[in-house]
Parts: sequence; C-alpha cells; structure tokens
Amino acid sequence: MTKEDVISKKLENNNYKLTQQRATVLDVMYENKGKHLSAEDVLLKSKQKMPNIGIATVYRTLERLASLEVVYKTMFDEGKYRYELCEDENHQHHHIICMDCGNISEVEEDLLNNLESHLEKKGYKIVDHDLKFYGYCPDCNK
Amino acid sequence: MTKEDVISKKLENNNYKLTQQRATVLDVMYENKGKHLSAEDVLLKSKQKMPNIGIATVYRTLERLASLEVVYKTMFDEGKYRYELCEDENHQHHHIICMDCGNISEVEEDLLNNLESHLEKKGYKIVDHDLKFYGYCPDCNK
DNA sequence: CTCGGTGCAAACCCTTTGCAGTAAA
DNA sequence: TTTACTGCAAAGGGTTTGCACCGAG
Repeated sequence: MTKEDVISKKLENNNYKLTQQRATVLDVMYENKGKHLSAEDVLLKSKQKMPNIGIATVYRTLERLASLEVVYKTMFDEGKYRYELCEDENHQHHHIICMDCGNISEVEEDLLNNLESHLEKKGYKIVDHDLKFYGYCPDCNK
Repeated sequence: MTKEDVISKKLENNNYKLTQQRATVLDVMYENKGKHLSAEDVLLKSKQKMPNIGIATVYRTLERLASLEVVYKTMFDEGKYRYELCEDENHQHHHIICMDCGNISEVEEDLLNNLESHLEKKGYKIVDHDLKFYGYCPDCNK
C-alpha cells in the first residue's frame, strides 16, 4: 500500500475527496519529511506543481490533514503555525530551534516518562507534550 | 527594597520612565503571580484601575518588561502571547495546559538536564527550553 | 447529477506602528 | 523644558470565512 493509498483511505473514511489540490499538498509534505513548513512555505512549493492553488485551500487542506493526524500543527514563538508530516506513532514533538539560523530539528529521545508519571500521580491526565529547546545548532555554534 | 523599587531601578537603568500606566500594568502582573495572562486579560484588569489605559500601551509595556526580564512572554498553541511575572531565576517554563478548562499551571521539576547535556555533546548550545504538557487537570479529570 | 471543494476577496484576530498631544524627570 | 510616553486609529501579518463556480465520485 503506497503512501497515497493510506491517505486516500483516511480521506475516504471521512467522506473527503482526494482532489488534485489535496494530492499536491500531500506531495509537498512528503517531499519535506522532517521539516516544519509554514502555510506560506506549503503554498509556494505547491504553486510550483499547481500554479493556481490558493492559500485558503492550503490552510483548509492542512487543517483536515491535522485532524486526520496526517500532519502535526504546532505554534512556535514566531507567531505562526508550522506543519510537519507525522512520521510514525511514537513521535514526541521534541524540537530544537536554532536562535541564529532559525532551523528547527527534532530530538529523538524520550526522557520524559518519569515526569509524566509524576504528574499522573498528582491527578493529572497527560495526553501529549511538546518540548522545545532554544539554542544554537552545531553549525551556528562556532 | 520593595518590588516597585526593584522595577524602577531596572527602568531607570534603561532610561525608561515609571509612568502611571506602567505602574498599573506592573500591579496587575504582581496581583496575578503564577498566572499566564493574555494582553487582553492585562488590559481589562488594568482598566479597572485606570479606565483610559489603551491596548497599545499594554503591549508596549509588556514588551519592555519582557526585554528587562520582568515578565516572560510565551506563545501558546491557541495563537496568542501570554505574559507571566518572572518569579525567580530558576524558572523553567514547564507548563501543563488543561485541554478542558484551559488552565495553565507550572511544573516545578527539572528532569531535563540529562537531555540538555546530551544535546550539548552533539554540538548544540542550549540557551533555554520550554516544555508543555497537554492533558486534564485534577479537577477536570473526573 | 450532487455535494463537497476551490479561488478570490473580504473579514478576522492579535499585534504593531504613526501621529499629535501629554506628562515624567 | 525636554524627551519619552500615551491614546487613538490605522496598518500589518497570519488565518478564516462567504460566496459563486467547479469538479470528483
């Protein structure tokens, strides 16, 4: 089953049509695995494949993909949302943001289970977490 | 040295005047220690003390206080900034956000040193971090 | 054929900025 | 008196929405 099959199944199951525009946005997201694209980034990359696509369609598509858990939608301190393809189930939203070049990369470890269980003992129910480090990436840290 | 003394020293050192408006915003922030207020929250609470204060002044004041490290300015996923009085130096920005009532509280632990030193070994320079848990607070988790 | 999807432009929300008048120091 | 600060309203940036047309199923 190809990536498109997986997605179109998900769309189908929710009465959504797989239009050219949605396929285009999906292609862009797949071609940028691991990157955190803003809506405008997605628009510009989509326009290279389909010049007439509009920003509203991009937003609406990304919104739907986020609700189907095909992409993650995260607000960073810069004040706009960024969208990232969901790689697999155990993605943990650990970002490291370079304060110089602005690059956002992922931290793969999961050292937070202790902290989560500590909070659950206090009566919280933890559903998700989002950890961001701010600093300088190896290239800029010179 | 009272709280106002500390602040007015900081303002003085930066050629800033301690106006009625700034004093009002500071009072509001002190009266809401530990809370994460939006600019509009601050405006409404300030208007109770000084009805003519404007939103632009609130934003400008909070911006100055943030640059003086008197308050923290953080963007949450709802898409707007929230401001919080800096309590002390070892504040770690560990937030827990209730997905039901929307309350934001603080997590005091610091279990992230391992993770930070791991990243520094990889060549990163870590300056700060921001950890958010999403879930349900003890009250709503029933 | 039907109904959801699209592009455009206008509306929206939050935040910032320009300007003429105001008030700290 | 001097210079920074204020309130207002307008502008800005990102996101959402209304509407008439379009196209996937």
